[in-house]
Amino acid sequence: MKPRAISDAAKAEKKNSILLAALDEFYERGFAAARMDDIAKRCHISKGTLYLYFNSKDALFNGLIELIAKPKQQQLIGMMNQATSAQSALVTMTEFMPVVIEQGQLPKLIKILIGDSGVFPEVVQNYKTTVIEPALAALSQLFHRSNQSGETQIDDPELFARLVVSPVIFSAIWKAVFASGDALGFDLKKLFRLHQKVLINSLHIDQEK
Amino acid sequence: MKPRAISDAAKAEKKNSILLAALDEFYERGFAAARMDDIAKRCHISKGTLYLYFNSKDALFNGLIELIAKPKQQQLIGMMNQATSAQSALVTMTEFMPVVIEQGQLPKLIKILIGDSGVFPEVVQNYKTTVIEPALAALSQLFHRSNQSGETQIDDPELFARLVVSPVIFSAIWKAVFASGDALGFDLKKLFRLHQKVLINSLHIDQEK
Amino acid sequence: MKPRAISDAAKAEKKNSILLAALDEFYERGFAAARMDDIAKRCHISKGTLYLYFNSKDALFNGLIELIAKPKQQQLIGMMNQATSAQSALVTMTEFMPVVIEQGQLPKLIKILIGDSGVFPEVVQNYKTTVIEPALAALSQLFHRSNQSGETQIDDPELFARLVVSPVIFSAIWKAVFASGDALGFDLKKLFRLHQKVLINSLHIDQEK
Amino acid sequence: MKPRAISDAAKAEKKNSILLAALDEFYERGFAAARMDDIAKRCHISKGTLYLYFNSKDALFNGLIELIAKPKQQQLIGMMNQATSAQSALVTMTEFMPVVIEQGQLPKLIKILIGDSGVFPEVVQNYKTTVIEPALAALSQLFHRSNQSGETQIDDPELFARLVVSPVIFSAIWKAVFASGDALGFDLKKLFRLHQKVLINSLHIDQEK
DNA sequence: GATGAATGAGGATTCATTCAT
DNA sequence: GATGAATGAATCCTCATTCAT
Repeated sequence: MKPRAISDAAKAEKKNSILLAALDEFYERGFAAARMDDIAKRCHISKGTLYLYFNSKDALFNGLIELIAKPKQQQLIGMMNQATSAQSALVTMTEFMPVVIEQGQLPKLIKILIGDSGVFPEVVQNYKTTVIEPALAALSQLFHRSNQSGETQIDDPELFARLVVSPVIFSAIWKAVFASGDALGFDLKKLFRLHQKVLINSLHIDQEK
Repeated sequence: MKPRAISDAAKAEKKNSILLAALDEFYERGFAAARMDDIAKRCHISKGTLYLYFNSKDALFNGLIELIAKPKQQQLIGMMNQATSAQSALVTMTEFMPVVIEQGQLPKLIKILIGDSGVFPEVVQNYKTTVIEPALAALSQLFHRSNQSGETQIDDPELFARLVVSPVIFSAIWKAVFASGDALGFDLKKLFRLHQKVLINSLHIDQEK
Repeated sequence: MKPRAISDAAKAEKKNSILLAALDEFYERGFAAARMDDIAKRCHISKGTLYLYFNSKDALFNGLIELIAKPKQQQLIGMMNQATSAQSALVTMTEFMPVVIEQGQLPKLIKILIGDSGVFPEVVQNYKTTVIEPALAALSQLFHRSNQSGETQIDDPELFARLVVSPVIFSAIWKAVFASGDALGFDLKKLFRLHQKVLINSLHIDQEK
Repeated sequence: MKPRAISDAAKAEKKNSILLAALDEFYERGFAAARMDDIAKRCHISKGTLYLYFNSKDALFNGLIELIAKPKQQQLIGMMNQATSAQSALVTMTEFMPVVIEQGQLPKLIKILIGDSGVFPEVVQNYKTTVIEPALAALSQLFHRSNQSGETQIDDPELFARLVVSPVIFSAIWKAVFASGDALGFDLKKLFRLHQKVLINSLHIDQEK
């Protein structure tokens, strides 16, 4: 019974390394143009072995979404729900995001999702309903709460949440698509600090429309 | 001796209809997965005829960039350069953008560019330097000018320009990737009106950092 | 009735120029790889016009054989039949051949025939029976006659004829295949003068076997 | 970790059988008209497998040259260099050649080379400089040596070498192009015996020009 | 008669997937 | 479990041939 546990752990580990290889190949060439052979080579296994762990190219794609997207979303939602005020939440978020974008695999995943959304409409819809919309909802609710507590006067929290999120998408895509090597061409932290300032400055003034 | 069996105008028209078909196929399936056959069928010509007008799939891709991206950028830059004040420019832009996104082909093109950036690094870099960076530069210069005229106090116009642009990218991708059919799921005009309010509200306060 | 005659002459002229263009294209690329388009361009007509004169690519090939091979063969056979002695015939021939090879289209035709013999077995067989074998037969009969007249003692005129002809084939192929530009790399006239000397020297000694 | 599922020997064997299949297809239809599919079928493998061993049709062509031409040339040059006299060399050669032509694949290769010389000028030039010219040079040098030893009086060994070789080319092409089935239509051995006699008879008389 | 735009069958090549070792 | 050889469906692209102008 013990050996099984070890074997399972090793198996999970291998699955993981395959998925990371797939992430990079899908990111670099797109799903359709990526070759199973290259994915196998990238994690130093044979094509045959690859199929021992994932039954098809599609399975790889789905495994990838599962592996990377879900945890990030949990993190973000947790962050929103634990926030005591809209302002502190925005501060936390605008400091957290540059790190996620700069270091993480999220830009790669976003790029893949966008590029292959036509091929996997169900996956993308599923991603939308289980990852993106809950995250946006958590943000909106935060602003609803802060409106009720009197901290803010945001007349459309749903839209405001989208404004909050926009530079994340912009930066992720910029990094994934336009950055030459690692050089973004602008200072990500400063961008989000500016974003933070603009947002906080707008928390109280929405009524004056 | 060589009567032009088909007029140049008709030829250009046909090229155009082919490019629009390609736009849709590339958009729906991605460049790699799109089939030349399907592109041909979509504009009711044969595969052979398609190759009379474009020598390869790549040529189709490049033609697309030329057709769609360039004009939009000219329009945007013109808009920025004719602006008499930062505020009026922002108003114009935030009213113009929802229309571009809702009706135009820009979201499709952006989606294609992102999805296939790995396959066409040169095209994407070229797009970056000839379309995106000039547009961002025009925006930045607008804010530089309004800073000098005393209208605004924006301490980093380059980054501010990126904040201004972020919801355009966000909305374009949302439309191209997540929208079910035509339903965006939120009110694009309202979003940009909110964006406009937040931005204008921030034109004077950047110094208080 | 007159206009018809002129028209027919013009037609024949045009057919001829087409065939010469075809000769060069077939020679340069082989029958299968040659393009009708290129043949048309080479004689400054359109592809459509080409088909007014020849119904198919095959028809072009057949027309070519007809045009070039037959006359040469007539010339050669005439030469053999008019010869008064084996020796004078050999002299005439070995002086005639270098010119044919150096200036004429025969090497090109031979090269085409060889290269595409697999695709047109009937044409090649037809060429063999109507052009080559009669020519070889004329040669053989010449030697039979000279044997009977006592001029020569060739015990196998059929094989001797083939020896006589060998350097023609060798040179034709060398020119068509290996010559860089026009430079054969050796002196064709000298080769055939040597050939002549060797042959004449052998006319009397075949009995000593 | 990477057991060689197939031995190197087996791999080489397979490559060989593919090349022989390619030889026949190229021979029968010409390079351009030969179909990869047919080559594969001829050696009972799939098209995909064919590409495991040769990356392209061109690679197949080049492999063929390597496989067949080189060894023959080595054999011929060795023969010339080991000869103790011009006469014995000619005897050896004229007895060896009918066998090579009758049984070997050289006629097929020669036919292919001629037919596709326009498509592969580099290959043909390479073949000329590495196979044909060395062989001709070896022959010439043999006659130079025999001239010096007093055995022969050949005033132009380079041209004489070409005369020696001519019936080889003639016979090879006759077999590849004109022979119906296996029947050449004449006696190859006798032809070369006659050739031998004519040549040997000419070794001493060249001076009398 | 002449043109060249249009067609689509045909062929080289790639690559996801299978399976014997 | 691991391997990589083998397969063949799928897709880009070419080019002989047709036909409306």
